[in-house]
Amino acid sequence: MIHDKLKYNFEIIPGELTAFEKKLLKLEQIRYIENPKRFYRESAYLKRVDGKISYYYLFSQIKSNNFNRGSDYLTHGLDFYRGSFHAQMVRGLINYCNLKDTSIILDPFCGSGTTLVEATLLGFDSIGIDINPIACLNSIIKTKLLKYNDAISRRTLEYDLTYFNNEDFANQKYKVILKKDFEYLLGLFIYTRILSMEKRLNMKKETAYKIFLDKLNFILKKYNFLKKKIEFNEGESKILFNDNLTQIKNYPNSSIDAIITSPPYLNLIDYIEEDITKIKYLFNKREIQQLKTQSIGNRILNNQNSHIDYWNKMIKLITELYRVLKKNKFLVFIIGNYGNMRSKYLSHFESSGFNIERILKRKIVNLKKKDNVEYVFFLKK
DNA sequence: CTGGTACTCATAGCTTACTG
DNA sequence: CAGTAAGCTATGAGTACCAG
Repeated sequence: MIHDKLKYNFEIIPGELTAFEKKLLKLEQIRYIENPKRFYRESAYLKRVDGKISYYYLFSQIKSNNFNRGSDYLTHGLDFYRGSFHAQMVRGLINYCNLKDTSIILDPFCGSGTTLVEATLLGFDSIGIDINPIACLNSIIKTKLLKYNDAISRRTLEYDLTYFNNEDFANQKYKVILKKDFEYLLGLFIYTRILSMEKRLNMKKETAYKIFLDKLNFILKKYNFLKKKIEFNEGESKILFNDNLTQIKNYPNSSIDAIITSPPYLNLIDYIEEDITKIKYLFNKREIQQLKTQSIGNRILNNQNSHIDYWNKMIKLITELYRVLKKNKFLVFIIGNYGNMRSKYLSHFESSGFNIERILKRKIVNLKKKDNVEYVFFLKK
């Protein structure tokens, strides 16, 4: 399992690696044959390299909840979002792409921003696009918080609970809101999160506010302390609230170094309903309906045209992804084992010009959904 | 109008038999 | 033996309907 050309010792993170992780670790190591000094900074699966503790291991220790979910470290665990990536896997996938320091990573369905957070932690600049406003808000907060040096208190928050807990707020337009400054968005993120906690956990707003602020500050304090001790540069991320096809058209040919993404699966999840408490706070009924119909693959019952619409848009998107990607670079595309979706995607990748370099099968460890698998396509331009 | 119930419909499903 | 196709269970959310 250890790559022959790697002459140094390393220790794998505690717990057994899955077959998929073992395979990805081996592939990841290809990146470090020429540059072994950086292995401890970037690997997703190692605890130590030549005695040095890895950055991933240090990051993974900074978590504020009791769940023992490996993905919830740093800002990853700050939101609930259905269908989000396993953070550690994304780290491994980015390493597989073998990027230079100045590279730009794109995720056209960025969702809650797992790819963007890992890109930031690995020092790469990233672009995330999503048509779901809550997903965009999550992504903005989770990436920008990594650069926030202060503790968050009621005094430092320019916009407090009372500002957002106000009926006048509902009259504002969301597109305008997303362009406001970070302080404002952080206040909005915290407030809408509290609305969910109030509903889901039956908490009082004041209690939820205190708990969540404590959680945020716990993470920030530990992370900022760690940053003073270790040497690394965070990347910059840009999050665009828009239809990805419209947005990608603005990017020139061969301008992106890696694309790592997973599309919504046709008609399986209603992403708007998943966040309905937050959505209802920000939008009226007509706007909510509009969000649902605009989102590609979003579950809408009894929609006969959804198949045609989905594939039409997806074919155009794959063509655009090919255009903006640099030659010999990777599109890493992750889909579940759902109907004939896999074979359809494969044929569209091939007809768009991509070379299918590798397909990895990953079992999703979940008690409810045993034997559920997803496929990771490595597609080379 | 409200709350309860039966019915409908689809499933980031489940199992098995078959095929190359 | 791995991948696939077809027929399968069981869960859960939406909806129509009815009684009060």
